[in-house]
Amino acid sequence: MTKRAPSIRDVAIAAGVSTATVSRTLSSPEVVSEKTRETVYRAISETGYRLNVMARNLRRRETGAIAVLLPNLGNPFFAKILSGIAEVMSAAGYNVLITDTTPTSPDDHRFPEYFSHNQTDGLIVLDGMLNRELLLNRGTPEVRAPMVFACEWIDEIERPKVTIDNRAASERAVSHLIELGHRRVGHVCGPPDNVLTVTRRQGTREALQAAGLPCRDDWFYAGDFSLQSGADAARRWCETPDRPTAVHCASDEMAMGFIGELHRRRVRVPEDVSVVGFDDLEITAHFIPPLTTIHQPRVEIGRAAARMLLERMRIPPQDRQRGPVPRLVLPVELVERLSTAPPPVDARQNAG
Amino acid sequence: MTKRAPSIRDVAIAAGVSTATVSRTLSSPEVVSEKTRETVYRAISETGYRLNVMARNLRRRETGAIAVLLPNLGNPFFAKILSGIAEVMSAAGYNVLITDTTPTSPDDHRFPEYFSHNQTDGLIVLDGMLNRELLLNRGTPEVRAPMVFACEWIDEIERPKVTIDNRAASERAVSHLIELGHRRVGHVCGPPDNVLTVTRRQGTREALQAAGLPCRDDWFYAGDFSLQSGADAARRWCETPDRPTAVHCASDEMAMGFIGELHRRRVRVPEDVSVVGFDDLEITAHFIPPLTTIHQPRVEIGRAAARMLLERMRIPPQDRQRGPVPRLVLPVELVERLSTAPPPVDARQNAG
DNA sequence: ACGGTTGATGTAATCGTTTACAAGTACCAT
DNA sequence: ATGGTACTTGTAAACGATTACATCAACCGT
Repeated sequence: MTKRAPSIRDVAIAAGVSTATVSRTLSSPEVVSEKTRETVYRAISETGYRLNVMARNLRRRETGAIAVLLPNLGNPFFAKILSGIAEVMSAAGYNVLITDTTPTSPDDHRFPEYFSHNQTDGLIVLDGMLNRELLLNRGTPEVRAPMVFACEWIDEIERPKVTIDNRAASERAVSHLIELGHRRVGHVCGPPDNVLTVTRRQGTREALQAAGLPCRDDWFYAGDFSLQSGADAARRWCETPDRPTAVHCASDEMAMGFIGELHRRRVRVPEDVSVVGFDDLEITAHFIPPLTTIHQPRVEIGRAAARMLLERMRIPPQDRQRGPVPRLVLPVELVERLSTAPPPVDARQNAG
Repeated sequence: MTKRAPSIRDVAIAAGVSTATVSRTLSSPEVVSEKTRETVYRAISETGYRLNVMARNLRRRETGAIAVLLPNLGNPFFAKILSGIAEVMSAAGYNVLITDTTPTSPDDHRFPEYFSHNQTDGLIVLDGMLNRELLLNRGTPEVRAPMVFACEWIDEIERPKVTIDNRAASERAVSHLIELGHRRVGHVCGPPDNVLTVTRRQGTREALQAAGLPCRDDWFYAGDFSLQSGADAARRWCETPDRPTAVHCASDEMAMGFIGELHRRRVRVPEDVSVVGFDDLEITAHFIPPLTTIHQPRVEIGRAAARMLLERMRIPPQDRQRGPVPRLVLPVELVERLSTAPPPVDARQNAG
């Protein structure tokens, strides 16, 4: 008894033409005569016809969707990137499938299945900690959907990517602290093995070394980008004898967790210690104190990654190996707000 | 020259059976003999076969995907809800399409097309401000994909929904302030016309009236759930003569924006004014001061909405009109942290 | 020995499009 | 009249699965 949705055949009958003509009216109107076109359009609105995307995609051997793999949907950092991706992708007629790669259960190995070659036309990977095999063993090269990295990446996998210069960014953050007069500068790191952790730590080191300042292991606090790990780092900072007067956190969330915990322990920012974050989340401007941080052009990162993927999807699979692998490095800038200030006077006296 | 991905036919040939048998081995293994099953499994791994979802869905007249419509991906409030939805939905074999309903450009009317009946098997709507017509004119009832509301909803549209008791929640928040001794209590509202705005404002009013306290229009500040609007409200609060000693904000983001701006103006929370938020975002526990707020079970809201939708999708379209429309109201609780305290002494003296 | 039941498999239609190819028409130059 | 273009349109074969129905073998009780 369930009536079916009208199909292209119903339109064809209503218009008195063949299904081929209807199809052509829709996908390449310029080849059908004006008169027929009108008739078909009328028939379409009469019947209330809507294209069945599944059928089209089956025939065209496409899926009409791309997938985005990200480590943590809960992190507001990704929201704007997703907007950028969605903006470009839906303009190009693609759906965007978002997949949080943190397994909900320990035995959650469904997602290699998920993004096997015939589920999506392309992949944007925002997670550099994914299993390499998983990413590579997605069917034979001929049928594998193209992939681009954004923000994070995996060194061993040569793929198009759009990133920022993390090393230079952290260098800039630390230089800022040094310019303010800080001589003892610490760093709260991201999760171990993460590329961002490595490059940002390196930038921090290089800035310190370039200024001839100490680069002490006990001033590099472990973390994992989360609020909680920032708070934990604050606890360890408090216990550090001879502790740094300024800290550069590898993410805004850690910076906020750090400052939050310090506040609970009656340590003031920036009076007692300066903090520079990384990312420039919306909330940081409203935080107490407003956070000095590295601004990332997140929407633009998303847009660029999407455009790059679109580009790659256009290249036939067998040619994709050839030619240079596109790279894009977007500029970042330091946003000075109120979480940084010259070091406290007593600390300045202590310094060499 | 591009080699094709192996199809069910290749497997059938390799196993020396018909495609029907292969299909059955995959979708209802119990009906094929053990011997054949083995052979087919072997053939599958030999050929590296992967099911083509598009083909299956076309044949089954499903899309294998559901869509989530939300007002703002950037709002961290939605992230956990999405996790909950994704958890249940992908366990059930569905993809989750996330759509931010804020138009990227003024003429962005692409999405009525987007969620027309044949694009998704179901809809979860987290945005109560959507155009009613848009939501209802999605093809004939027989082919329309089922829809459930979560968090927000539209009163005129009778659909399954999972919510919290917003009225009671705000009542609880305000009672807490009254118990602390506050006599002048304000409210920062959400966007006009939003159901959450209305119900939370109502809860606030009722708590005040029940306690015999004044309910003054100039203590109800306009807002739109955003950080910025919270900051704006703070500005107006400062200008209010005879202002409230406590404020209940209809969202955590507004509460944080409110407090941030107050801090900039040297007004202390909770010493000078108490603030209660709504939502219990992760960050609020790390905010300065940690925020007293209403906790929403966000993951569970997502899960429940997903389960409810799955349920509805099982019912044949023509029967969906019949029977009661399921409703689920999840419990919330007040989380007391440090942004609330008894009113300042001078204010207490002023009070009746 | 025979009809009936059960279980396993194959045959072929179907889902709703797209598109290579064929075919038809109109027009023009020869 | 003939053949050649240039346009339009139609015919029918894909795309890769699922599934109703038919078939067939094996087994059982009488």
